[in-house]
Amino acid sequence: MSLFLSSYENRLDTKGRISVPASFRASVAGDSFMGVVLYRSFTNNCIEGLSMARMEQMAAAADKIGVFDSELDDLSAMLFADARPLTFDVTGRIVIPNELLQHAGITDKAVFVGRGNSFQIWNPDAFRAAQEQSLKNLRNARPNLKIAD
Amino acid sequence: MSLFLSSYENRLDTKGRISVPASFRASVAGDSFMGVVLYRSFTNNCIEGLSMARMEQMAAAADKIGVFDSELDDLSAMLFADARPLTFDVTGRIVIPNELLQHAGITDKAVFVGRGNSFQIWNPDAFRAAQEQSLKNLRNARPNLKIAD
DNA sequence: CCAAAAACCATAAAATCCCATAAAATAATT
DNA sequence: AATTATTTTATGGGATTTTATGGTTTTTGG
Repeated sequence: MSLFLSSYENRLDTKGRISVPASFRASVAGDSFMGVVLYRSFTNNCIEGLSMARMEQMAAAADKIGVFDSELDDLSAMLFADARPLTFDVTGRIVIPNELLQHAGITDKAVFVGRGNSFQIWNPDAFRAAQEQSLKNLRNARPNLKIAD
Repeated sequence: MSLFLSSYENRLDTKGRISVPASFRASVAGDSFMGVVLYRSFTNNCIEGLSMARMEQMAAAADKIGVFDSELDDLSAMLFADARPLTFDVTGRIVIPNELLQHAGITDKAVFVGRGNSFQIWNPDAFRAAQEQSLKNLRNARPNLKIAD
């Protein structure tokens, strides 16, 4: 299970199809489920994405902790209920459900953003803004860290 | 995973390809990913380089700490989103994406600079200037340290 | 029967592969 | 030590493949 790295801006066609970046597809290649799992981010106005393999890891992790941690129970309830498995078509595209698009404010373009073991899908403008904010946060938290613009 | 050592100045061809120094290639040989990961330096006008193995270590570390460390979240967000996995061609070349070249001010020549577990790629002139500056800083910070010209 | 979804086909641009060559480094042989 | 032979690099250009994107047709489920 290789990492999701880098960012790719792709466009949605009239039917709502969008190409998953080839390198992201490669990250789940060899997996039994040829696609990805998407759900609405709890923390940002964006879509979270995972491989099915990772989803299974999370299920296993939730099992270990047990049903008596109510906070985690809420979390995993939300997660698994909201998660949508989407298979690639022959050319590597998916159709992102409307609820997810709305949550992220995506219309005609979207950025796939690598996050290591997961990825996100953003409205391009919103993503740039969020990156700016991350930079500011970092500068604030670590004033001695020089960050080139 | 052997170290990245020494410096090598190579040229970009008309297609933007540049040879990764053979000794750097040897550092990642035997790794499953035959290539390197590059991203824009936060601290300098240069490109940072790592092996994929190192990148995977970072992803594993981010996993352990969990989702609720916001500073690490910002940092890894920046890093994974910017990181570009680049595989070697048969002769050991890569093509460095434009954003990275621009950030480092590289046009036709570049220096690969060993940094142990990582490396950097610089515009040759900028690198020499930065070296000069480092020297000055050292002299300033440690006036007792005599360094012959 | 109709709308929505899935499968199918097509194409331009970009990325990658493949072959060739010159320069440099290493090894081998006087 | 000097010279020659062999291998490894760095670099160049053309050919091929992949990728993102668009449109059309077929299938499916309500």
